[in-house]
Amino acid sequence: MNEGDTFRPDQDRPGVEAAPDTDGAVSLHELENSLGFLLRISQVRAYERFYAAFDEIGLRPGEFSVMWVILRNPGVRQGLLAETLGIKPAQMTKMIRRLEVQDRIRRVIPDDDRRSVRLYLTEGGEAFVRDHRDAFFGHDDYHNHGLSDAECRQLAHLLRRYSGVGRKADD
Amino acid sequence: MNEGDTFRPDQDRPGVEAAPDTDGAVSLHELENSLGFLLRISQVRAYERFYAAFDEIGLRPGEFSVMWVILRNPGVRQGLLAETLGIKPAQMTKMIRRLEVQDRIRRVIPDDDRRSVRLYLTEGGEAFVRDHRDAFFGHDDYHNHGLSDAECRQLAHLLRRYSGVGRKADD
DNA sequence: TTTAAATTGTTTCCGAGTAAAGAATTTCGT
DNA sequence: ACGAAATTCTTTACTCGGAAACAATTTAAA
Repeated sequence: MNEGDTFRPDQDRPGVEAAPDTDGAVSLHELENSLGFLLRISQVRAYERFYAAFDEIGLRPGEFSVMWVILRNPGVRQGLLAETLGIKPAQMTKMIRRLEVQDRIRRVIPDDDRRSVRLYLTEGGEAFVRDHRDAFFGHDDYHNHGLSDAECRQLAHLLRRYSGVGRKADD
Repeated sequence: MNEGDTFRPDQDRPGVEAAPDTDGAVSLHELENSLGFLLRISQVRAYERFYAAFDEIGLRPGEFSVMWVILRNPGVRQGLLAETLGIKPAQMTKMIRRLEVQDRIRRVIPDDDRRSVRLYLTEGGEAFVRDHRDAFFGHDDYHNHGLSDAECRQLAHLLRRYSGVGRKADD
């Protein structure tokens, strides 16, 4: 019953081994100072909070950001948008298609460079952004972290520096 | 040539539309203060840095963390490990299998509860953690963010609070 | 001009992560 | 003690995101 099952390189026989660590609480030690680890855990939380707030209206994580940037930069080229938001071209193609089907954005092939795609919000898209802007940015908030306003600003500042977003040396 | 291609709801005809935003730089506006957005971008950077440093030895993002926690909590139950690290059970099963095939961890089915799996590092696993510990935690670093030590600690502190990791009210 | 190279976006295919169902074992209720 | 419910892990089937190959167009070179 041990060898021939699906694929299981020996082991997992019942064992009297080094006494198991008392259960109940697992200690992370240095991991609690690892930025990579903390960033991952934090992003998982952020996603949970996002879905809790926006799943009901069928909004996906990247979509609002994309619409927001298009609103603020009408006619932006698709590739440049992708690069700015750290979204890969293949993925951006899918997102744009979905948003276009929902009639929230418009794709325009300009005559002066027919390889590229320029993006605009439709009226519906603009209305959508207007309607959910406060919810997304947290004036109204789905942000159930217990951080104060000052801490939020501080955290945002450090993340901008960590990631190099915005560039101009930040604050 | 417009309608019957693959699937393309009208649009994308060449257009003279609202003059496109001057290219060159895209402005993010409020997005630069969005923690959700900044966390995502930061984690993308963290992954890039991780792969740049550890891809050559075939180490995947979650694996070192898992080995580290097992080293510090020998005999930890697989499910508890998963919960602690925010990894879903199904995914944990795959990771554990891979690490077992690499002979870095040992799965032990305890006699007192034969549903569960307790995890230990092999000698090779312990050696591996010893060998890469400094590289991973950044005494030696692949961490090319420009943050000072104090800023790193501050960022870690805020991320712990944001994510609720560690629990005991942090500092 | 005419061909080669670069740019831009799309398609195809594959891996990582997950929800849901399943299998094995233990615990609880009666 | 017996069967139902809960626990723990695994399997299956699916979706999301990405690398690589591709197609269309523009720019550079010959």
